Amino acid sequence: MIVTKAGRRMFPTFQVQISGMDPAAEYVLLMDFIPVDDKRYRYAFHSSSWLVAGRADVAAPSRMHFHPDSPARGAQWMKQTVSFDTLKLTNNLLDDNGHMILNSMHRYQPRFHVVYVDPSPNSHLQACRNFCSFSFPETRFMAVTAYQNHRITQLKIASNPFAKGFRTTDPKDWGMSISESIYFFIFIKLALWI
Amino acid sequence: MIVTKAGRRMFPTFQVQISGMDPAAEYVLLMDFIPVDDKRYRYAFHSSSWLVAGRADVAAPSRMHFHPDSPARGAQWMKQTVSFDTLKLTNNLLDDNGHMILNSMHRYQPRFHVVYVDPSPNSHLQACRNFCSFSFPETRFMAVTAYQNHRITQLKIASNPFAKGFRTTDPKDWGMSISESIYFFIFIKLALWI
DNA sequence: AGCTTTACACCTAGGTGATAAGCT
DNA sequence: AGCTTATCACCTAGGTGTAAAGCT
Repeated sequence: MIVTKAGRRMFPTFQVQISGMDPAAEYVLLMDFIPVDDKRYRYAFHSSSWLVAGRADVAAPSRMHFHPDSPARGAQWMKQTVSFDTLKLTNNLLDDNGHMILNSMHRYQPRFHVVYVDPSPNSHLQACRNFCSFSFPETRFMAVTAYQNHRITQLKIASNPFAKGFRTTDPKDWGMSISESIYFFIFIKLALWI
Repeated sequence: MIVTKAGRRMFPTFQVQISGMDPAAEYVLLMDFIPVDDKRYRYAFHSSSWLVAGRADVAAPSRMHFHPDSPARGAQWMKQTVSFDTLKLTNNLLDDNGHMILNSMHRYQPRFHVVYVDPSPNSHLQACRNFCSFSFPETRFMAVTAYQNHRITQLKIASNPFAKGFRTTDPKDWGMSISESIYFFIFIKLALWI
C-alpha cells in the first residue's frame, strides 16, 4: 500500500459483510493496523523479493479509525457491505488529519473491531465482553512510498478505476479475475458472539 | 430553486450557525419545507413578476430531512457552521431517494428544527418541550423546473462554482457582494431555550 | 403556449501512478 | 544508492445551466 504525507486511500478497500448482530442494538466499527513483526524491509530487484533490512523503526503513533457511520444499529451494518473507503494511510508522524500513521517499508496487519454499545448503566464493568476483534492474514501488506514490484503496479492500474489513465491493455483481456484475487472482501459471522 | 426528477441541490445552501446549546447534550437537526400559501404561480415576462395562477396543486408528500451528522453533541454542532448541502429538491411525487418533494411553480418556506435528545426515561412526556423550530422569511423561494427570471440565472451563474462554465464576465466586476446579498447564512441563539 | 424532461458541454473536487527532483 | 516528496496529466464522480425535444 502506498503511504503519502497527505494521506492515501487503501486499494483495494477493506470491506466486510456482517451477519449475526442484534438488529436493534448499536455498534461502533473500527479499524487499526499493527506491525506484523519488528523488522524493516527492503526490496531486492534481482530476486524480486522482500528482504529483512534490520530492526523496525520507532513505532508510528497508533490510532483507531472509526467507521464514519458509527454508531449505528446492527440492522444498518448488516444491510450491505461495510466499506472503509474513507480511511487513509500516511507516513507523516505529525499527521493532523486523523489518518492512520504507518512506517514505510514495514509490514502491517489490518484489524477490524466491533464494539457493542451497551445501554445498561454498569456496562463499563464488562466492557471486555462488548468488544471483539478480527484479523485476516490475507489482508497483510507492505507500506511503501513508491511501488517496488512492477506486477503490483500493473495490478493496481488494471483494477483501480482512478488509475484507468495508465492502462494500456483492456483489463478484460486478463486471464484472472482481479476482483476475486485481491479484494479484501470478508464475511464475518458474529452469530456466537454477544 | 430548481427542482428536477433526479433531485437538485439548493443554491445557495441553507446554513446555520448555532450557539447556546448544551455542549454535552445530543441534538438532532432537521429541515422541511412548507407552502407559503395555497396558490400556484406563473411568471409574467412583460412585467417581470410572479402572478397568481390559481389554487395550489395537491400538496406534495411532506418529508423531513435529517442533517446527516445527526445525532451529535451540542459542542459539535456549535463548532462550525452547519450546512445542509446534501439536501436535494425534487418534483417527483414518487421519489424514492429521500429527497424533499415540492410542487413546481409554488412558493416555499424552509424550516429548521432542533430536537434535544432527552436521555431521561420519561422524555416522551415532555417531547414538545424538547423541540424547537425556526423560519426565516428571507429564505423563501419559488420552486421551478427552469429559471423564469434571467437575473436569477445570472446571479446563480455568478455565484455557484459549478456554473463557472457559463460565466462571461468576472464575478469580481459585479458591484454588489453576492455572498452577502443572497446567502442563507443565519445566526441562531438558543440561549433562552431548554 | 406553458411547463417539464433529456442530453450535453463545462465545470468542481479529488483519487491514480509516472516522473523528476530532493534528501540522507 | 535508496527512499521520499512534489508536481503533473489523466482519470472518476457528480454539480451547473443550456438548448432542444417532449408533454398536456
